[in-house]
Amino acid sequence: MVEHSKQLDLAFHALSDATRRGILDRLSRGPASVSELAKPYQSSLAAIHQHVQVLEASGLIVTEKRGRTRECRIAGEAVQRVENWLSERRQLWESRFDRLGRLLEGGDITKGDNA
Amino acid sequence: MVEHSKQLDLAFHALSDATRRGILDRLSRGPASVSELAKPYQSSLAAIHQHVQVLEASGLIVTEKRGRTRECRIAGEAVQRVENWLSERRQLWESRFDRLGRLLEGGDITKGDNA
DNA sequence: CGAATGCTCAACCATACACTTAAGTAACAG
DNA sequence: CTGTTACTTAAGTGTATGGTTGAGCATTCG
Repeated sequence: MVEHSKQLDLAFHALSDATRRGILDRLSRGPASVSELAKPYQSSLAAIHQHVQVLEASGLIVTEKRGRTRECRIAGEAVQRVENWLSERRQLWESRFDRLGRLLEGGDITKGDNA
Repeated sequence: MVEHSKQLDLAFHALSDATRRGILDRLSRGPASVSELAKPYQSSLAAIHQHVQVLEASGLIVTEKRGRTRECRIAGEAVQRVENWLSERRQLWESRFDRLGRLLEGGDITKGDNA
């Protein structure tokens, strides 16, 4: 369970903005250019471009310059890594919760994993 | 797929800081007081208290005043909600990827779900 | 060629963040 | 009652973020 602390900082920060989540949402349905991504929003293209940069720096998306447009795609494995971090913590919490349940039922707490 | 945008903003923002993730990590192993949470860090108690407030506002933890100490616990279902948001996007992206794979193999793309 | 398109870069601004220190309040302990 | 503990609040500080406008730079089109 290595701590890719910097990457998690960037990824969670990238996800903490509704516009960026919207962009990710859009990209989960297929690649798009920066201006396609900008269309649903009032913000300037430059602002969206900055959001794209934040997403790319976080590793959640990858982009590639194709002619004068930039193709943006979601990076599934990075999303998976973030998901896993959450999943690990939740499972730990839930297993503790289960152990507590057994204890309250008078079961043997030592049957679970470590203290 | 309702957008609890504000809650997601708060949750992802809360998770974007290594100290707060550390606190969550600690709490996934069981409840703790604010000063117990502060022990591993150099920061002032006030700083940790602020982090706890951020985490509580995000719904990722719940706290309860017990005498002069405050007991902090992780809120598994909130973690689960965040996890689900990520999972939904990743699965969408992956299903698209699968469809693309079938297309490249000469399969029938219409067998997948919506366009 | 020259014009339009799509992105990129730079500078600036207002707000939000993560701290800090210092003072304040509410349990307990003696 | 007095002191200690444990949290809480307030105010202040430096830095980062998200947004703007405006200019710059490669394509691509006519």
